[in-house]
This record gives sequence, C-alpha cells and structure tokens, in this order.
Amino acid sequence: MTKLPFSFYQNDDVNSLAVQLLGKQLFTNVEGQLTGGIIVETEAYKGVIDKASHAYGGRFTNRTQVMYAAGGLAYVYLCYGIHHLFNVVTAPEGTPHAVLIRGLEPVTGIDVMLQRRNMNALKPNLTAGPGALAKALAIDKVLNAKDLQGEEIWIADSGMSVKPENIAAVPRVGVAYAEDHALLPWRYYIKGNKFVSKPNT
DNA sequence: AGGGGGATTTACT
DNA sequence: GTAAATCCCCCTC
Repeated sequence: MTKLPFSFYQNDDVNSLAVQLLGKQLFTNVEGQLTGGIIVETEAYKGVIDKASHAYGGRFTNRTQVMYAAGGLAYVYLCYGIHHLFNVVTAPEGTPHAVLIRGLEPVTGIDVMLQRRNMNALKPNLTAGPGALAKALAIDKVLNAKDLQGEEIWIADSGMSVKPENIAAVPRVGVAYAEDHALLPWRYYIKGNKFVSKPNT
C-alpha cells in the first residue's frame, strides 16, 4: 500500500479527482492510534466558480489560503461550531479546488473509532457523514494544512479499483439556483455502500 | 468591534 | 420530522 504521490493531486479536473478518490484509503495516526478506512463518498468543490465553496469569487482569507496551495494538503474547518469537516486540497498552486470526504468505510482501528464516537457496535453512522468520520479519525483543525503524504494523515492507494458502473454521480442538494451548474453531478459515491452519508435520491 | 450564517449531527416529540 | 446545539469566520458598521 503506497501513499498517493504529489502528482496525483495536481489534476485541475476536480470532478475527475473526486471520482478517483473513491476506493482509496484515508488514514490518521494521532495520539498513537492508527485509524483509517476506504473512501466511499466525495463531493467536489470547484473553487472560484462554486457558490458553496469558501473560495467562491476568489475569496482569500486566513482560513481559505490553504485551498490555494498546490494539491496534496488537508483542509479542515469547523462547521456549526461542533463538526470538523475534512477536505483534500487539489489542483496546482493558485487554483482553490477541493474535495470534501463525506463517507468512509472503517477498516483499521475500528475499536478506537468506536471509543471516539462513544459507540459500542459498528454501525453505518460511525463514519457516514463528514462530521462523523472526522470525529472517528480524530481529525480537527490541528491537522489543517498538513501534507497528505505525511505521518499524521495520509491517503493511500489500496489497489482497489471501483468500476464506473458502481459509482453514482448525483447533483448536489440545494443548488437549483445555480443556473447551468445546477445539474452538474458533483457528489459521488459507491453504489450500495452502507457508509454513504445519505440515500440522497 | 459586532452580528449573522454555515459543506451537520443528535435527540426528542 | 423538527429543532437545538455551538463557535469560528467573514462581512459590515
């Protein structure tokens, strides 16, 4: 199992990259605990042209500056004051594209993840949903801007390939106002996987 | 310097 | 099904 190389993240086609991330494995090694799993749901954020992106319109702030860096970094931020959301920064330097990781199928350190989530048995909601999986992997803002080829958090290629017919591509929710971008399928997930955050049909 | 909003989750009715 | 929790960031005054 090898970590994805720097070059993988330089693709400026963020939709293509969001698809390629399905089936890859995300790991964290914090507090001496190794945890990780298979990425089963992603969502593409097209930087400057995406109204839902923090970098929409070229906004450049303390928080968003990491999105403008060359791909291969983590972008972690706090939502609703409670939940940490983990994104993969992609595209060459200057292009603030990112991929939100929304669902993970647990593989490594499941007992540790259960503890962090205060759960006793493995259920889909352990890591289904961006806030939930971040908590299970102990991802917080400390990991913001970390190199995804580092020792604390990384993404590896397990060699698993997901067939195109097993990948669902659906429009994002609540973007009906976004003109011709409204119907673009920016949310991707592995069909039938229990760790996808929502049916979202 | 202050206030509104957010890529969500959980619990309760 | 609906509502509350909760804090950091960004825009405006």
